[in-house]
Amino acid sequence: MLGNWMVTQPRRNAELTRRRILDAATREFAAKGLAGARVDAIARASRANKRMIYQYYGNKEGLYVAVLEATYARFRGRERTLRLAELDPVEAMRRLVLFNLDYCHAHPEFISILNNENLHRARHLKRAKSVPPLHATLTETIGAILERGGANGAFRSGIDPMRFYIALASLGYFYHSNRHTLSAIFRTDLARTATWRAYRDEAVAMVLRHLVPERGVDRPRGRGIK
Amino acid sequence: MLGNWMVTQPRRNAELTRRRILDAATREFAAKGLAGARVDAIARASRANKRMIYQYYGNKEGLYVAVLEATYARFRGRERTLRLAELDPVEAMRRLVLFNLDYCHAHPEFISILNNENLHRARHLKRAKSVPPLHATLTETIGAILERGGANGAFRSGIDPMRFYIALASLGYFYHSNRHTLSAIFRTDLARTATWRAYRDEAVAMVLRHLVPERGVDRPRGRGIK
Amino acid sequence: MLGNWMVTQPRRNAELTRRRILDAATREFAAKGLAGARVDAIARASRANKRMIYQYYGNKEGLYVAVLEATYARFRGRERTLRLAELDPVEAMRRLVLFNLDYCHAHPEFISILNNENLHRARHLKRAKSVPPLHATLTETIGAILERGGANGAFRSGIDPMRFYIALASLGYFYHSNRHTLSAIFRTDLARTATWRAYRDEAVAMVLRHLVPERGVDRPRGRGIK
Amino acid sequence: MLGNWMVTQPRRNAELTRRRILDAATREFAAKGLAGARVDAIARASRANKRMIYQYYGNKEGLYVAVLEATYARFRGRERTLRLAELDPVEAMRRLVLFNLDYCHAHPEFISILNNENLHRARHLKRAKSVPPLHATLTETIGAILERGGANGAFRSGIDPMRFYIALASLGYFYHSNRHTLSAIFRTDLARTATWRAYRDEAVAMVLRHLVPERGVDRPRGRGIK
DNA sequence: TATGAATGAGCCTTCATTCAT
DNA sequence: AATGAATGAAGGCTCATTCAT
Repeated sequence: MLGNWMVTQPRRNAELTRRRILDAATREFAAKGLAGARVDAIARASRANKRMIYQYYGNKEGLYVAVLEATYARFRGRERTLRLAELDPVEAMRRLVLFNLDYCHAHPEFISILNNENLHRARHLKRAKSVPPLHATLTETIGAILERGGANGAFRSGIDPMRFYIALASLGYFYHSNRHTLSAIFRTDLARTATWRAYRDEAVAMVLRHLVPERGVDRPRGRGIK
Repeated sequence: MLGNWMVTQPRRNAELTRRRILDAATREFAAKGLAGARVDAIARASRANKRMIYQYYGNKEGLYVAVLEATYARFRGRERTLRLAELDPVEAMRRLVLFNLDYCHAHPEFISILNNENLHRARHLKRAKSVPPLHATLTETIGAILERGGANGAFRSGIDPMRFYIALASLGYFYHSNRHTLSAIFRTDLARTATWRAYRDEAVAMVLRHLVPERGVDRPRGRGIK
Repeated sequence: MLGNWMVTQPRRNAELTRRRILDAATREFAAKGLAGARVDAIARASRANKRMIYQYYGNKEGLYVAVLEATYARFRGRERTLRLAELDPVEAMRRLVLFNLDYCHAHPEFISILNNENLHRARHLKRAKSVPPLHATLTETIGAILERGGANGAFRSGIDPMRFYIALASLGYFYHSNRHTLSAIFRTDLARTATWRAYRDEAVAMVLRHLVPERGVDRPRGRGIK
Repeated sequence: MLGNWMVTQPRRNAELTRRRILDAATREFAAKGLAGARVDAIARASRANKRMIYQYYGNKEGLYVAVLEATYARFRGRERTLRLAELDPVEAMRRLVLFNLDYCHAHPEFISILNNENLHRARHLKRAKSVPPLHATLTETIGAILERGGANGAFRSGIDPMRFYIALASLGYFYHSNRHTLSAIFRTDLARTATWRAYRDEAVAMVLRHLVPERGVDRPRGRGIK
């Protein structure tokens, strides 16, 4: 008996099971949506059993909320590593756009989960306590870069951070969220690396170009306007 | 009263019933997705009964395919009324962008249905015989405008029609497809008309600006920039 | 207008439709049983429509009863053409056995319909007014042959007509009613003509042999036995 | 009371539930056929619930196949207890015939299930992996008895085992499979014990008589017949 | 903590039958 | 006489969830 417990399952097994369930659930919800996902499938894929799921997450919807929170946390967590405040405004913007494009490319489950949540009119997102803090400083961060760029003449002034962010985000998101229908419509395969790279470059250019000051407008001309 | 009965719809009208079912189904699939939609709900909402649905559309999936086809047909049908070929390139582009933005705004079901179809990896779209012809000339149409603009100096040259169209389409699509999560994140309501109008204008500007030739590149300007 | 009605459908169309429905129903009930048969399928196969079926036969069960009656009528009708009373007893019996064997071979629907009716414990047969008269003289007919044979020394005496008829009928019926499972079990194909012929000959022999008087029993042989 | 609880069936017992479902299903399929049987009725009768049926047997057809296999297994299992090889040929045959007759009498579900399976052209039987082995030695067993009987002069020679077995089996099978229609036709009740006994004796006699060598053929007898 | 067994509600689908023309 | 449209009831099957061990 003595010392035997060390040989048996490690004590953090519970935490591990939770995690395995969450991962499997993320895949299942991303692949099938909330209504299409099967609790059985999640139990099987996570090598846990259904009772555990209910133990840890209450019910299917609770599990879905947990998946949603984790999905947002991963995304914003990565975004925060960009350290945009430390960069030159143009460089910061380029990095932000690229991050958005690349994240959508690398994380199809992010797209799927968000699409599904929008189908449900963000009902679960509103229940997710951990999400709002993640975005608390987002507008400010973007706004600060835009202002710095405006101040040093790199950007036009008067650009609204939220509107700009939405436009910026849309470019990578849509390409991937709609890649199956678009591929069918254009009779090509958007998943091909070359196709994606070309689009990505164009998207970056498009966003940055949008920030460039108008010729002879933002570059003060004598006494000011009016 | 007299002669009035001829005007009222006959109790038995196959075409009308088909149509009522299709309309109700479009709403239900848009609101709940394929898996979440209930055949019962569609029967009730269409004032038909379940048996009729199976009579006319085979099964739930067949009905979904029909909805998908009708949804695409409406969209491309409207798009074709723009008569872009007859317009000045810049004006044509502005109209195309505006159409895309406004259609997404006016037709939330278009967004939902497409999102759902992408969840299913366009499986049903590939079965929909009537869809490919709708897009047969899309790339050519865009390409022709871009070329005309390139020829008269209004646009940069070398822009790929498909990439450009995807970028263009993404701006309105994403705003609406993700309006619920974005509204939650930014603690605002993207459905407000003013918010939408402001975004819309910026999106138009962004796309058109992207087409404008580079200073000193397409139109050489003395010394050049360093 | 004049004389035109001759060109249109013949007046006996109704009778023809009834008949087409009955034939199609016989095939459907034989192939699928009462529960498995589909009114739709019968309507389609008879090139009539469902309303006609209900017009002529009341409902599915009424149609089934009609099929049952027609099936028995055909069988006994053919049997009556054998004119057994006019034949030598041995020849009459041979002919009766052969008829039973061959009818089962030629009319699989007879087997199927009867099997199905037995599944229903002859519930519909009891409702079928036209059937009892068909069998009114069956026992007497068999009994008469047996008696004639007994009298002229060709058959043993004391054979019960009903028991004998059942045994006789079983040989052809079972071979065909169970030909699919038997074919699977014996890994052969009972539908092959040669296989059937060989069985048929043996069955005839078996029945006739059964009628032959015992040696030294029915034909007293000197002083008694042993 | 003490220790008694170990003996009572546990509330959760998969094997028992499986068995209860199978038994109830056998009764239902025998009474109504595959198409007429109701999964609901089986669930109710087995004191299980529908979900369990699908858990254990996949679907209605899977359950039906299981019933079919169990039905054949019971029959052949009993048959194998006859130990025919150890008996005198005549006695062995008598026992085999009696067994067949009595089994059909005692197991109406055997008849019904087989009839139904033949309606489906043995489609499910072919799927039933466990059935072919049950019959692997059937022909050989019968053949061996016939040969032994031929060798010691008790039987005619040249009798084909399969044909003989089919004829033998038909006698009991048909009487019971068609007892409802036959009872109606002959206006008697074949279920009455006396009626059955009398038939049974005659059937045994018929089969055994068929095996007896011909007079003056197998055992040459002076002048011969003309 | 972990798990196989069990369940009731509900979903998609089908069917026999009737209505309106 | 004939037909396409319509319907309510029910059947097979699935799912999220809970029970008993």
